[in-house]
Amino acid sequence: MQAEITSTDGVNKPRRRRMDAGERQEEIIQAALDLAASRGVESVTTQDMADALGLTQGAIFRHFPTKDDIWLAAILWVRGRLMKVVDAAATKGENPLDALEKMFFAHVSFIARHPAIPRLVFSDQLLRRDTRLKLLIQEILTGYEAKIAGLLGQAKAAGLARQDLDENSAATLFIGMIQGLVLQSSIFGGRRSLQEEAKKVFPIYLAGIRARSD
Amino acid sequence: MQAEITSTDGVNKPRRRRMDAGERQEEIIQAALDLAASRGVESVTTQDMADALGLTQGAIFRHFPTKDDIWLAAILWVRGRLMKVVDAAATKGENPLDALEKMFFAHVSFIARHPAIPRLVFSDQLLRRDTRLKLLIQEILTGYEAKIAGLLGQAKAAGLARQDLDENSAATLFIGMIQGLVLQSSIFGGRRSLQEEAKKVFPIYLAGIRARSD
DNA sequence: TAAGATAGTGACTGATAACTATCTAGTGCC
DNA sequence: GGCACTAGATAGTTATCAGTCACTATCTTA
Repeated sequence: MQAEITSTDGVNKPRRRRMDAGERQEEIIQAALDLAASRGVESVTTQDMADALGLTQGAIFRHFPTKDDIWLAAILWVRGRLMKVVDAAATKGENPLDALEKMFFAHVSFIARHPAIPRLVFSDQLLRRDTRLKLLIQEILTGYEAKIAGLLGQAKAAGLARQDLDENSAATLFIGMIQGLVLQSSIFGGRRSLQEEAKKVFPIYLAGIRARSD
Repeated sequence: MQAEITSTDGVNKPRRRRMDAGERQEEIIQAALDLAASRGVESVTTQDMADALGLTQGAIFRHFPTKDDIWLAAILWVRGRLMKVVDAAATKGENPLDALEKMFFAHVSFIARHPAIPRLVFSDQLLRRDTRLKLLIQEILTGYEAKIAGLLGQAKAAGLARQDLDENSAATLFIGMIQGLVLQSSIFGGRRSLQEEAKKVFPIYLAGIRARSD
């Protein structure tokens, strides 16, 4: 009968701590995001998640029917946090253009704090495998873009933005700019700071948006 | 001698055609790019490549020591083609800013014709696994950015661009804009055409760059 | 036309992944 | 204090993939 039980390896987690299922799900999501941040989404296995929490691999599947459901839950979690941060930043703006700028930097710094996010969005293997993930991200992007376009519309109305501006395209560029910056900082790793680049690039965007008079 | 030769399956490759190693390498690269375009980089197996060429899986490894070497060769191939297309477009510009615009659209349409490219660049699993790939892409981006920054410098000198423009940041934004557009069109699939969005977004960039006087 | 070089074959290996059947043991409730 | 519930453990199964290797078929050249 499996003689040496606990003598296996140094992992001295006495664990056995039975957790509430809801808490565990939250823990699993966080572990998945942490691992994805440091190693990339695709290389994270359910075994890795289990190790990070001191569980066995099979236990993960008691909380999520499928691995992709973990990623889905993770994206939902991220959306909730991101939207909160970004909305909070926007309300601090003194005018629509200022709100836009505050949103931009809030977004960038949020992503800098959560490096797993771009990896989730850029991982087309994942999005291709599970349509739900792709649809969710489309929905998030669409909603976000509408929010930006709305602010740009207000900016136009207030005479802060060029009157001939296509606000939907400007919103696309706003998001694309973030995505491009993130991608480059991920390719250049430590050699380029996301936030530094963002600070230098945003004024150029602003100059493209802003009414000439000012 | 292998009785039923061509009766295997619909793939009516004349089989048994012994090819020159150089030709085969080129074919393997093309097959890899084609497959990556339609199914995503990570899901392409050496078996898939072999099937596409009517070879056995083992034969692939006669031409490349490792699968990642195939991707490396593919990126080198892409760089060669992209640089040719982009340089050709640039020389047609009447002034630095016009050259920039022509490069932009040449780049976008090149990517639209070769959907495997963004998948290679966005696949951080691949870049993380093989440092050579990451370094190569860094080098390509750096060189490309320098080229853009050079044009922007000329534009400033000619009074076409704002004098206070940071041309390096503007070059970063130029590339980031393309990457963002490509990413969005890949997420939205058919629902957003890369080229359409590019056409609407570039003027905003241009307005951010251009000297106010004009 | 014989011999050497090499593209390609086919069967195999070892690693690693997701997922599962079955058993064990805390936990809260009566 | 016993019982139902369920988190977790253990030990699988199945599948897939990159890479290997001994051998064979085909091409080239002397």
